[in-house]
Amino acid sequence: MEPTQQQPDNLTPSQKKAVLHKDGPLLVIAGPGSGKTRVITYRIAALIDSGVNPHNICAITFTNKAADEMRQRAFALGRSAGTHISTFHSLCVRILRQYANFAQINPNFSIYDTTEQSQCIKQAIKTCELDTTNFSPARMLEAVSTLKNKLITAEDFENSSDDFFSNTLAKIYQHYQNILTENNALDFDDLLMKTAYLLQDNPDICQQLGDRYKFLLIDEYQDTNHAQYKIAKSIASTHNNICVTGDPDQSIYRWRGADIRNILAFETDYPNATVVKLEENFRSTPNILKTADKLITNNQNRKLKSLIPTKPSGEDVTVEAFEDEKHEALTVADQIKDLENKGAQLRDIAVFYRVNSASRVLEEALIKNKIQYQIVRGVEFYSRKEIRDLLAYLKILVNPQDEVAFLRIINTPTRGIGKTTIDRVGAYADSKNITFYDALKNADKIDSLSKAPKAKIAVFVNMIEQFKKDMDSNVGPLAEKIFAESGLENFLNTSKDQNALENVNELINAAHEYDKQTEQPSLLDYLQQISLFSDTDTYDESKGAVSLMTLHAAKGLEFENVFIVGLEEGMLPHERGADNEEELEEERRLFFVGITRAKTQLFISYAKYRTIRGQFLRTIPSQFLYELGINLTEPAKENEYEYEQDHDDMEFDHYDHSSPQTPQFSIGQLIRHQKFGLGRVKKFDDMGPNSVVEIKFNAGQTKTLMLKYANLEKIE
DNA sequence: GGACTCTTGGTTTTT
DNA sequence: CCAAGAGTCC
Repeated sequence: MEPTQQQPDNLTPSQKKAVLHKDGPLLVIAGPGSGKTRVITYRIAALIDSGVNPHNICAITFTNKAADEMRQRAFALGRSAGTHISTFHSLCVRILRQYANFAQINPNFSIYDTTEQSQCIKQAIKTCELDTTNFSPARMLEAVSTLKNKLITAEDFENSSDDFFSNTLAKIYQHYQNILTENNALDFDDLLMKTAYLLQDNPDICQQLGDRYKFLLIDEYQDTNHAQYKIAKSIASTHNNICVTGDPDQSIYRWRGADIRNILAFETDYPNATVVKLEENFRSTPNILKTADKLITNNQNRKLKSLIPTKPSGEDVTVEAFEDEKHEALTVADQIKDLENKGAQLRDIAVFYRVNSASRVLEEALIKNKIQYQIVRGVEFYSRKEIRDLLAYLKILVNPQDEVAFLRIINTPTRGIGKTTIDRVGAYADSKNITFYDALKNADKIDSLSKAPKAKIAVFVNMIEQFKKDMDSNVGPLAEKIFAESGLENFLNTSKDQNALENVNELINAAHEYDKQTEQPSLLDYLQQISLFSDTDTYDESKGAVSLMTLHAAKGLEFENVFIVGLEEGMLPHERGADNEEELEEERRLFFVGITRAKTQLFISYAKYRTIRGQFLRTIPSQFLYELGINLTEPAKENEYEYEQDHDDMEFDHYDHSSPQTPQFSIGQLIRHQKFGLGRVKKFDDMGPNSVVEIKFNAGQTKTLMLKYANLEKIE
């Protein structure tokens, strides 16, 4: 360790103030690139230096990746051992496992992610005999999640609901919760909600945790939700040694329940709080910061904060217009090559986009140009079928109540146990009020089953029981054994799915790695940990590759050169966020986060046409570009573009069949209205002279107009 | 019971 | 355009 790092001498006065603050609540409002993470790490070190036992410090980060990094940095300062550094979710798993009996749960619980949640909610909707078109699983799940984040239980909600929709939702919520309980499973939101209630209902546990974690540090506090807020408050209630850091301008998780008021009201919550503002930016050039500032000042609902540059001025921020997404992607690839020729490292380059699906065209362009890249959270590793299958085998050993896991593997690979058999076993389990696995064990007593399926079930049960004997061995060898003996390996070998085989190998390697790195490896701990792991956490900065990721995944990172693509209405801001001002502001913050990741060069672009769900559509430049003061009637830079072969078949003749009296409009057609300006057709009811069009205008409002009076001008 | 094709519908971000 | 579910055939 370099001795200079031991003392925080090279800190600014404000940074120093935050680092050396000792007792009581501390709020650090830190702009992008202000050295916030560094401040937290130094603060951990300073606390330890002042005599605090590392064991008594708990730092909470937003992602596992951030936790890892912080652990490494603290380790580099030589003072990390024993400090608890993790995400809220990991901390909750730990607490729930320790106090399981107080939380009235079984400590062997499975953690259900979106896929498994979705199966449970579908089952719940079915049990309520409702139609999934009116009560879509995704919608219901979102609604339940919102309730849980606000710590509203199914019972609470049922008591307060008084209209048809809420009543129905309350029923679904209750059923969904029952299903989870039967499976001994918790979803992500349960981890938080159960912990929050555990602490609320048990002051003595609060006290114990307060004694254990005498100093609580929370990063990215602007993105905490109500449940997390309550948990933090409970743990800190005995000592009030709570230090939170964040930037209200970087709050981008409202949709997940994040409540920006948590940080805005910190001073009211903790009246004796010390407040430190870090406004100096050590990351970006003044040009980049000017761009960021110009954008974010359009948000009405914010606290004023400056971005004070400390770097010498650099290159201009570029905004370019391209013909379509292919043209955009190919040019990004070209520009990356240019940067490389000028000496830039691929690892210092990143491309950000709003939606995951935008990565494909970029990948194609990079492959074409033989540029190495890594996608941060593309198709998630742990959500791949083969990975989930193998994990399901492991899960049922720990938690035999996990019916979702059983249903996944009972016939994977196929072993002749089909839907009918499964339904009959399920019915038997329900009638006897036993678990699915217990029903399988007693299959020979199920009258509705004939001999063949009974035998097949017996073989399956026997196999599982064999696996169970090795449950306490290390995770790596166990995973290997199960992969081989369950028939999964054979199945993948015969189907020649090379990718799947590689993925499983990677999982097995990771399991071995877990055994090596963990003090007390256990299957339960392993499974609960990887449930909380996301692909964002696998981003490897040492790889010599360009990073591709969504704007959300970019949070907390920084790169020398940043490309942000797709600055179009509907993309950024995303169409689902354009309707109300609050969501629009969040989209703006998202763009702000993207801009402020760039250290030296920033390339912003949009495409004039984009293929959306298979349709080649004219786009409208993002309103955010106007806000940056870029005059788009004459785009900053027009690009020459030679159409490639496959553009020939693009169809522009959707509306060529129009009758002379009433023109036809296709969905997505861009139009101009004399009064309302540019807009896009959302709906078109062809009723001859009485045709009606619904148009979403660029200014935000949606209008339904009679075609014959509207006098619309089509724009190509 | 299982593999296959066809249709339909839904579209963001993630611990 | 893509994924999930329904329907069809062996």
